[in-house]
Amino acid sequence: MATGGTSLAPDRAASRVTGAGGGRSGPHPKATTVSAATAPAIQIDRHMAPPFLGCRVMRRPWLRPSLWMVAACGTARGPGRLGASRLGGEAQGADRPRLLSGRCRHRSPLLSRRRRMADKLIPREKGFSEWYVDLVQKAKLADYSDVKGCMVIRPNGFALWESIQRALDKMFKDTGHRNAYFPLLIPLSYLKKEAEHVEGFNPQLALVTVAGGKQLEEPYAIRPTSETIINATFAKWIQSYRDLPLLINQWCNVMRWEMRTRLFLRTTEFLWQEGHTCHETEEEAERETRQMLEIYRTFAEEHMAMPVLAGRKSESERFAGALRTYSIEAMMQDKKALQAGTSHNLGQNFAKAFNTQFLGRDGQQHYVWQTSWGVSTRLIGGLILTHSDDSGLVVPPKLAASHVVIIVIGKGEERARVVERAQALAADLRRVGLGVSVDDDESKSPGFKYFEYELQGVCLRVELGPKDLAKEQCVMVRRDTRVKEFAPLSGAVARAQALLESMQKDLFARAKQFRDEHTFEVNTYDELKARADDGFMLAHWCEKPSCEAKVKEDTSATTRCRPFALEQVPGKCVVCGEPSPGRMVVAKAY
RNA sequence: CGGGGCGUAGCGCAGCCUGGUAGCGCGCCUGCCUUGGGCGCAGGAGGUCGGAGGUUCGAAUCCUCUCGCCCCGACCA
Repeated sequence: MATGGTSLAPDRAASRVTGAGGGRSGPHPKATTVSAATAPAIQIDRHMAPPFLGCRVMRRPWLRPSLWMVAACGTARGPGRLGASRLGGEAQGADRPRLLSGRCRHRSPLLSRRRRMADKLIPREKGFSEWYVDLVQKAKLADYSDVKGCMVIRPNGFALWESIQRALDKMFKDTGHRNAYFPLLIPLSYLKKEAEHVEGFNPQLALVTVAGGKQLEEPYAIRPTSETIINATFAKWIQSYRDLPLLINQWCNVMRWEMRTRLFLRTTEFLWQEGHTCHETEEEAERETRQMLEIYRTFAEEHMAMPVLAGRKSESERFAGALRTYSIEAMMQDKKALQAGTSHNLGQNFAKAFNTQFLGRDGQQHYVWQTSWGVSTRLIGGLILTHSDDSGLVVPPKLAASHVVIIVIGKGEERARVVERAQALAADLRRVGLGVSVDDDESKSPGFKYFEYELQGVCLRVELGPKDLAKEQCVMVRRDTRVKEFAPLSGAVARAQALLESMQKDLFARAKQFRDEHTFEVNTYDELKARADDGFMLAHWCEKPSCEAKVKEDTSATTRCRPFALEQVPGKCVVCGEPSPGRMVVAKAY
């Protein structure tokens, strides 16, 4: 979307409007209530708890079983209401470790000190994660909200999501998928139908137990993912093999109650896309699963300029209810891995749970073979952690909404002439599809603007002043290299396009080089332990969960995936020495 | 829940020990001035000191309780 002159301007006007006019209208009497927001909800929770306990309770021994649901969803309360301590102090642990908050006055000392000094970002060297949080906020990508664990995505951040959506949506449509929408609320009984699925997601559920002022007979879960409710629907849509394949995608929000959240990378509510398909045969489902993973890989590398390794997940990282899970894994600048997308071959697990059958070519009833796949707003976190620097956000041109900002320099009559010329140039640049804004604000100095636009990640800065006009030229500065050059105005559009194109390529090349430089084989367990912080370790693994667990225990690194790109030669497990089918990427992960 | 830290203006902080007119920087508003890497000057607006009790003639400051937040751990896409 072409941006006008205001696209990157601080969204002051908007916040003013909200601040003044957007007053709270009191709670609607019929408002749907999320569980634990009212006392009665707790009772339901207690009542509901035992059937879903699963083994999670065992892993969290400090939680009393009767309060289990409070742990899972008891934190779904409005800010400042009904502290867990009022439940008799038994569920204290439930809502403790939340990270995001709208009212965090207290940053780390590092952050505070830095904030006092101008508007500079904390450099990555000083604290990578501080840098990230600082950047997200200063580049106006997202803000904390008053709901714990939930963020506000600001226009600059949402523009990135829109770019991601636009590109992926086209790729989905080009491969025959169609968009649809399913309800936010899922009957709890649906989630229970697939045993492993409910066990996997149970601890992360938020429940709605009161609606229209009455207790619901059966609570609804706010979707953590939609396999169940979609299957309940698919079962009605599918009659025969002629109805297959069924290729559906949904863009929506989901909610998973996390103990610890980070802007974009892991938030309680997030935006994503979930594809759900049904096929006649297992082979076809597998092909679809791999095809969608390949689409993710292509998108990540070609649009986001983020190199990824595509491969198969270990058993312990497999999606709850799937046969097999594949993922793409990217390396962030701190050498940690980020799972950037997943694709699951669901087999017939959900089909059996929901009786999703079709009459086959053979005249017999068969369960459909299914897949599901998704990427989320986490990609924005990945984008930031891959390309950005100490000056702020860096966005690959293919994903950027703001490609060029033209900064007007000069005063008086001269300035008027410069503005005129800048507008003409902007129009030319927009004509070739670029997002362009002209900054004509006289109240801020040019230098201030340079910093500001670098912070916000505009790909290309054009400076235009009286001296330039005299020479029929302008100054162009690429965001990634920050190299200045003079370009003749007559060829400015072509030059801008060329710079953006090479910027896209260079960003990918740089990221890939970094990833490759920090990817290495490890052949002994000592080596693995010693180099766990150095990046992607390629290690033989026998596929026994115990060896994987030991690695995690000793190093906090986990298996990421077994990459397809890596020629799989058998070897010996780096932990136990037993036969391994091939090398696995092992790394510390987000 | 275990271990640390903290609530004072939009943001970042000082003041508290030793009770007595609530301050500083940034930001914001107005005007003038400036404009090629975070201009300057002058004026101005903005705070129930997280909340509730208590002590006191008097509480941001002392005492008690309470609410909330951040970091590390445990959990997890």
